[in-house]
Amino acid sequence: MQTSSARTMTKEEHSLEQLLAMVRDERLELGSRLPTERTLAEEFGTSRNTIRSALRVLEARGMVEVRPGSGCYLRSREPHNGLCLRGSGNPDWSAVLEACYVVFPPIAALSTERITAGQIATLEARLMDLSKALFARNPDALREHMSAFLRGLAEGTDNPMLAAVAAQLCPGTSPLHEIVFFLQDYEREALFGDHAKILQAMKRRDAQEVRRCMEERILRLSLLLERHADVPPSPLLRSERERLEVFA
Amino acid sequence: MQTSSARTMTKEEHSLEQLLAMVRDERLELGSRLPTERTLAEEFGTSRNTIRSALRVLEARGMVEVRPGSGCYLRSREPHNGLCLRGSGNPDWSAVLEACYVVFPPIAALSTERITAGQIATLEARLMDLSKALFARNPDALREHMSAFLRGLAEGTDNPMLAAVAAQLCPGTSPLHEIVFFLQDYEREALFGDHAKILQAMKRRDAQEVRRCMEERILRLSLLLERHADVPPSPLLRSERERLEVFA
DNA sequence: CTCTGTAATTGGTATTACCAATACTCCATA
DNA sequence: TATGGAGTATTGGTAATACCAATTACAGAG
Repeated sequence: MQTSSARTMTKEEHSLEQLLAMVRDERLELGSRLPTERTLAEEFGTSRNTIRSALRVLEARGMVEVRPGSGCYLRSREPHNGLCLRGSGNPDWSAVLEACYVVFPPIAALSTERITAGQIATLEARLMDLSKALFARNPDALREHMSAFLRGLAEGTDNPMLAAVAAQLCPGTSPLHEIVFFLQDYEREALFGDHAKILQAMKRRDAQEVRRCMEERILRLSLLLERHADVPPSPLLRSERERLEVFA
Repeated sequence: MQTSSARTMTKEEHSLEQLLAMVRDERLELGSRLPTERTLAEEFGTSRNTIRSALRVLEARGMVEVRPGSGCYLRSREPHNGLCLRGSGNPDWSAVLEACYVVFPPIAALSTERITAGQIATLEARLMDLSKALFARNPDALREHMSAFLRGLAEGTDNPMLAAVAAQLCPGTSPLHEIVFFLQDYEREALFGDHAKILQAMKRRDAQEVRRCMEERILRLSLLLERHADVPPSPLLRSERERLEVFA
């Protein structure tokens, strides 16, 4: 047992909590801009340094995106245990997709055998949100709800380690929110359909079909990212695309 | 090769990379103190503000611990998320093993197709260390070298995301180093043999065999942990054990 | 040797200033 | 009216400095 309780919270931790409260406040829409660092410093009664450090933590968790000269934007209300953050260069989206292709299908298959009816209902709600964001061309909401769908799916395994792995691979930022504007209608339909098929197969407890649909979903995502965002597929994804004949 | 990526790295990101390099440098022992913020600022040719913000990111990743008035201490070379370090309860080793069973076999299979000869040579050295620790009944060395073996194997995929996932599942502590004292000689042989077989199959570039051996290895680990450390197998592992007839 | 109090070290915070990237305004022009 | 571009205001990025509080190191007293 450590000392814990007696320790007073530093101003930065206090600022971080206030920022978290602000982030979780539903009145602030995803993608909207937070107050400026100078404003936050004044509001919280602290200095800009302190605010900046606190923002770094939120940024590291993928909850906000800080853009020089522009401002600080809300990206997610939940932390994404991402390795996809500043430093070590930009994330290699090719590698992220490939990693998803390796780990998500088996996770989804296992989840199919264990997920509860209540969790499935939650996933259906996520799917509706996802669909809405997709057709409303809201990139931030799309990323948020797509991540939530995948995390909820992984939580169906009832294995916190697998849920953590899935959360780690659901990046706080991705080129996906850029391409949502450029997608054709049939591409939107296909993307939504992939998720819907996964959910349908889960309700039938068809683990093998879930695995197949998840593979297809990731391959299609790779295809769309290649087409609209110049993200090349890894050799594995390229060959798998041909093997499973995922084109449209 | 993403969208332009012409964006210049900020000084803070550059500092973060240098700190990461420092953290990963094996010469710096776990628990030791890093240079002071002022020293780092001077070394990296930047200001204390910048260093502090970078340290915040490392702290958020759980890689360093910053103690007021004392200094900054190295806690982990790999980033880990919240689920791994909740101090209230020990990790659920059942769940950890199950997660390993889900993600390691496909990772190992992919690694088999990409790992370089040099990396294989490194793995052989790790295997020798592992064997030595196993038969010398040195639990700390065993844990360290077994983790290193698995991480090195995952790095063979040439995919940093998968390497990170693997690192996340190689815990710093496990019941394994307790049971090394109680293992029978034939159990030691079997455990070593599983790793050796994986490595042999990788050298033959036999991905399917590598996958099978990895599954067998994890099932055997589960068996030994159940036998000597009262770690029950998850339903999945129990059924898989019977299906693949892993007993000894 | 232990204890103790002082001084040095180190992280926490505030303030100020300036730079660079971005966003905005507004007027000249087609 | 629409458009485009120059100039300005805003915003994050960085630096430098000073001071505070917690911790540590050390010298001197017992």
